[in-house]
Amino acid sequence: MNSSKHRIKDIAQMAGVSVGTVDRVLHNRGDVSEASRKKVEAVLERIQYHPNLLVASIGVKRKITIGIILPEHNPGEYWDQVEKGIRKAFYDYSNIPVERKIFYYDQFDLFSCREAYREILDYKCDAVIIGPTFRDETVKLSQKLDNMSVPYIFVDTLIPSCNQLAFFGPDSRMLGYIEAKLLASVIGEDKDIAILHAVRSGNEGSLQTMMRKEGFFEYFDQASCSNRFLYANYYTNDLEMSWQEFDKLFERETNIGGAVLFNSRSYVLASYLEDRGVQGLKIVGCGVTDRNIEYLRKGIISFLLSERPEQQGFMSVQYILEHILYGQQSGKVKYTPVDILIRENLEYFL
Amino acid sequence: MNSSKHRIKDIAQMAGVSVGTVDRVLHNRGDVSEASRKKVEAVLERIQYHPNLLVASIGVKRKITIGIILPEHNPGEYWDQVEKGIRKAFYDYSNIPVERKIFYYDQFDLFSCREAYREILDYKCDAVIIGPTFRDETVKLSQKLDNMSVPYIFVDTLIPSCNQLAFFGPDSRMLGYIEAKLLASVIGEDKDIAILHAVRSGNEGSLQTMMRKEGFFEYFDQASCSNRFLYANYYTNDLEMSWQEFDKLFERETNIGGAVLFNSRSYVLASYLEDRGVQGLKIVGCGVTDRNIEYLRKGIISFLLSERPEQQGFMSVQYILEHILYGQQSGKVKYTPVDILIRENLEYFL
DNA sequence: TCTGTTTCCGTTATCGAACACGGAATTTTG
DNA sequence: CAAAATTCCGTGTTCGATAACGGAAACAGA
Repeated sequence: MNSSKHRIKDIAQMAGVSVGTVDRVLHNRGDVSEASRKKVEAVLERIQYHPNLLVASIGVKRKITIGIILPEHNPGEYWDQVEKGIRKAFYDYSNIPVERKIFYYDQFDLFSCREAYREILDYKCDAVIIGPTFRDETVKLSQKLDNMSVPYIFVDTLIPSCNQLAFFGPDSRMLGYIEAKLLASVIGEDKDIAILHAVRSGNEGSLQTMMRKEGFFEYFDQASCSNRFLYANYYTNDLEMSWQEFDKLFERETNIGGAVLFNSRSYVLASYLEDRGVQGLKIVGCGVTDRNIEYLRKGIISFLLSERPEQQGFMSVQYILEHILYGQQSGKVKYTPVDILIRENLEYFL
Repeated sequence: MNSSKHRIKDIAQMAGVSVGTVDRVLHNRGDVSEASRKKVEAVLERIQYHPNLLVASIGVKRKITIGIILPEHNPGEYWDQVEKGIRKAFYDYSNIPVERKIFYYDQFDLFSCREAYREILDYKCDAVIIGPTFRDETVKLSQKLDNMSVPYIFVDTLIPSCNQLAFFGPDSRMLGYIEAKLLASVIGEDKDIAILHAVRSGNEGSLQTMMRKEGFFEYFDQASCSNRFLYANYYTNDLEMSWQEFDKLFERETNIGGAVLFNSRSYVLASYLEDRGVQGLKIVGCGVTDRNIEYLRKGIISFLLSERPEQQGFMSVQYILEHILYGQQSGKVKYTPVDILIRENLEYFL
């Protein structure tokens, strides 16, 4: 059994035209008579032709420029993994002459975001990848990009009412739903559940966390569990104050069986529990960051959900390159799988 | 920032030699003076040169023959997914002139396996991929392949004391351990656990299932749970008899909170429970087969563990091709991740 | 009829790596 | 010392897809 596929040459021969004509038909590059196009399309229809993309890419001469906008981040954090996937994709495709430029903004500072969006418009790009945080600002950017006919992809967060080429990210609502289900399955119905809400000045909660919360409560609405919910705040930029809040919570309440967090900072609670020596409380969180991993390994976090940020970044670049080079089109929304990580299967994912 | 890497041409220029010489150094093809080799190696060391493998492969003229031995299987079954991954890899690499031949054997019939092993020795291969079942027979084959200097890879099951080039498969012991942990976390300590053992004439249990059982009991040895274990048999080729066994079990025992199975046939129990209308029993199984998926969707199976069989197949082929073409070497054992699937995250994996 | 324009399509150089070939430089042999 | 053998290395062709180039044919306007 030979695995060789059909070449353009073969198509040309079968259709009785030259490779140039086949290529023109394949890329709708015009300058083809109706008759020739029909013949070629007939052959293309008959045999399943797929171009050898990786070989094709060696012949690309024009330079492609990709602009990327991401929130600032530290090593090991969530967005760092997205960027890692992006870099890997550029590495894998480094036989293609692609130029990239990454713009960073402070995800808690609207003005910083606005500034980054302004810069990317000046920087002349063939396509843009956006890791968005601010909804309205991003809608404005998307309209400008639409006008300039620059395709753009959202990674991680889907902004509604935009005309994006594609979206790669998690189904956040389902992620929250799964957090709920897992938590419910490991604690008794008589136990209380602590729901920890992250507060940060200048940020009223991201779209992601809102959707996760919706999914979380959707589960409990359906499941008719009798657990009581307890709410508490913590502060992503003030550990001291967070612990004070936790102290208040645990003094007041003594029947807490589990806790859930909707952003990637489960370690804030985990480190508190470790320090205070609190036992028997199950944490379900998300985001496979260095600090969360540490507490999953120690058994303080029970379940950690991952949205495959690396894959999101990788697929964004891959999709946009294949779109520009070969005009490929497919669905607009691609959810990455929700991985359920526990201490025992963690290592295989790293 | 430009993502383009160095070409052989660049190396040649920097070293002050021709591309031919660089190529000879890269492939240890001899006919290079000590002085030239030093110069080229110095440059290769300085800049991190990695050839563009996928482009390079278009120039390969010699024909590569890969032999593959797998257990027979029906669509949607476990080995079918391994084969799907293998086929995908050959498809992705179809620009390389590779010939493949798949030999099937009956995994419950030693003589059938022996016959397949004989055939593959006659068929002249550059490399072999083996999905093994019978231990001793496979050791014998491996020795013959060693003598013929034919590299071989094990997929899915690792046979000890063989000299394989690599192994791609799950960490079965850990899979069993995780089954135990998940089951323990969702049922009360006062409930009993049914352990279902598959019986098939002519087969005293595969290596895989044995290791999974070991991992399962390892968890309970450590965890000091007080659950009682109940054992029952079922028959992979006789549904009628299996259900009779189940009937006996459930008449005798009334405190069963969960059940675990160590092969990919959880649907046998699930279909029984559905038919009899048994409620409140948690099943943990493994193997994302069509029939198991059906019962995971219905909520009758609670957790299904996956070993990414497709990825195993894919990586086996990828590894062996890169080995033959570019002489790459890396670790011998590659465990694929253990995915934890529940009804809610299942769809993203399909 | 001659020139200019448009439409259509075949030919060919190009990309990066592999490898066959043969030429040049050096050493060995008669 | 010339001829032959050996060592060393540059050149050219190949793979599949792309796209620039230019040729042929048809047609319009003077």
